[in-house]
Amino acid sequence: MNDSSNTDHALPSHFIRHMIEHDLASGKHGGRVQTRFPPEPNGFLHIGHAKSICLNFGLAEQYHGACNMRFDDTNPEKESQEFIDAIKADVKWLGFKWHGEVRYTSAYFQQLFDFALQLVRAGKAYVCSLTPEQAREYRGSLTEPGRNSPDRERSSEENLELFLRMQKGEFADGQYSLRAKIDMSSPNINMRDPIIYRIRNVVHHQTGDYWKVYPMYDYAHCISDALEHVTHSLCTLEFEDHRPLYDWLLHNLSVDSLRNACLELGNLQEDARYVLPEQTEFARLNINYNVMSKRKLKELVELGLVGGWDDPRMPTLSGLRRRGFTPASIRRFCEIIGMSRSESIVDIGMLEHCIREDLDENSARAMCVLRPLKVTLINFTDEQAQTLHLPRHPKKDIGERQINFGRTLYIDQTDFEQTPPPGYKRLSPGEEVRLRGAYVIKCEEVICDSEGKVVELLCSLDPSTLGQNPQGRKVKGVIHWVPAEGALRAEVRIYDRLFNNSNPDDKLLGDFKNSLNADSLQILTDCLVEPSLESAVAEESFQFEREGYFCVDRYDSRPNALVFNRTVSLRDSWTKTNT
RNA sequence: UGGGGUGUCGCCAAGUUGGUAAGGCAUCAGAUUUUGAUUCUGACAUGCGUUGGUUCGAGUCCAGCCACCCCAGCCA
Repeated sequence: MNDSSNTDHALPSHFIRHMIEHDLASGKHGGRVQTRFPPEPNGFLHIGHAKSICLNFGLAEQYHGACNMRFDDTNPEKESQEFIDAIKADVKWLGFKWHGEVRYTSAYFQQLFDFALQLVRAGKAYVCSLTPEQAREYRGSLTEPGRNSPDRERSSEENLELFLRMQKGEFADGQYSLRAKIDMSSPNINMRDPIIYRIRNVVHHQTGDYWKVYPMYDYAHCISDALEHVTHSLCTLEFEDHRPLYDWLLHNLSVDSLRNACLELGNLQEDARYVLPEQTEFARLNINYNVMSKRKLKELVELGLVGGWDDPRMPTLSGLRRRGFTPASIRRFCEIIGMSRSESIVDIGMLEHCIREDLDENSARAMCVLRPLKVTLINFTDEQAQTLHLPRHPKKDIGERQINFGRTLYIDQTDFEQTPPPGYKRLSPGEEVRLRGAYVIKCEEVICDSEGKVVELLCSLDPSTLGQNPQGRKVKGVIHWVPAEGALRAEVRIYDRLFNNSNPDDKLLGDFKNSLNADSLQILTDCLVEPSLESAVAEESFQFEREGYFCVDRYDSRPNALVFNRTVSLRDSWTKTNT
């Protein structure tokens, strides 16, 4: 794991930090900062979640508070242990440590149920027999108010009995629901007697078959926050309209009972002040040329359009990890994109900048020839072969690597041009170029096969140019190479953006899969890397000079059959101006 | 056409109580360079969705428009 960025960057301010500083100054939450990261375990985490993770954990770190890791597992049908394990691994990999044990909303099911009983007894919740279709019809529309359920005035005794029977498993899924009694004519649809419990006769991955009723998100989330004594409940913009319900539920439950439950769970000191949590929303992350919805990512996986959740082209954390992105680069990215309430689409170039910044500073250099072209040095014999010592990094002292230099070697096919374009600084007939870390050579003869394809170059070497510039002339270019003797065969996977369109979510484009880039993966199997890479370990990152940053694939690479993933290319002002 | 939001440089994004538009990414130009990389230097919004108003002075206050996003799951 590459996590060594010691570059200091001041933390930019944003509205949430302002709010917290204000709260701290006013003593609103008793000077505490308690956040939480509450994913539903129904898929893998993606870079959008990283924004939330960095926010919640980062805030806790910065203000000496704590951040809980909580699985919001109220919908057993879509969730699984596999996702729980993957999510935990991703958060740890990002470098964050949650406060205490991992929490589960399902661990609060009993308390949640008891609070529901409290609402029922208080006449603030009722059991409704409307079918899902009827409920939708009764709810009204965006412009029309809803109508009261015929069960709205049922006595609390009867509601109590029915709700208890719901949990006993006496009814079928959908036969009854528990609803908060608020206002069917509210302009905010979330307040039109929202359903807070539904019947599901299924097995839950954490609680087994004990529960027959499951709480809805709106009901469970605010109470879970209160039970964990969360101060700042941060979520994305689409939950803005849910905030009145979040507050309604907490304010219609007895604070003492919330406090006591919090106390019993060990989340509150005996004599401490108890303050209810407050929700604040921020804009979710969008990145161009990417889709960021779990539903769509899941679809790509299930349709086999990518290799899995951790396919290196995916914006998932496990995909980015496999691609070679470092935790530090992702955290840095989440910092520089800022935090606001306006929906925006961040340029993928920002993410690329972050990983280049990290890897430029922290990765060792090596040479890799992607498309080998044989070069024979006509005035150099194998008896003259020598070992060269090259620094592993141009600026930081992290040791050196050895490369043998002999009569035959390989350069990249793209570094030779029979008829070079103006400004070309690489090898061409009759011209000189420097072999990186070695000598200046001159192309004397080009050997082609019967089809005219260049198969070998015969070059002469200037023996006076090792470690010094030739006299009386300037050699414009430097190219990388690999010795024939000792070079390692490697497979290199080159990734391009998964989508051709900058906004695959654009509804005018139809299905997002229409924008899929058919050439997003290119596999090169005949690459040659320098001998020093023999000791490369899984996930280790390198800069292959003049090519880009690559990492050892954590699953497919073997010592004798190396596999590298290209994380990102180097910035390139040459091909950019020549296309 | 109900409710809730958002509109500052190509992309993000700062702009405390109104005082004369931070920063990053990208881009362009130049210097250094045995990576056409890195690094360094310089350029890059008389303008803050729009129209009016208040004011000596408005991105910041007021009013009206316009555009876009979210909400009618017993999903989260």
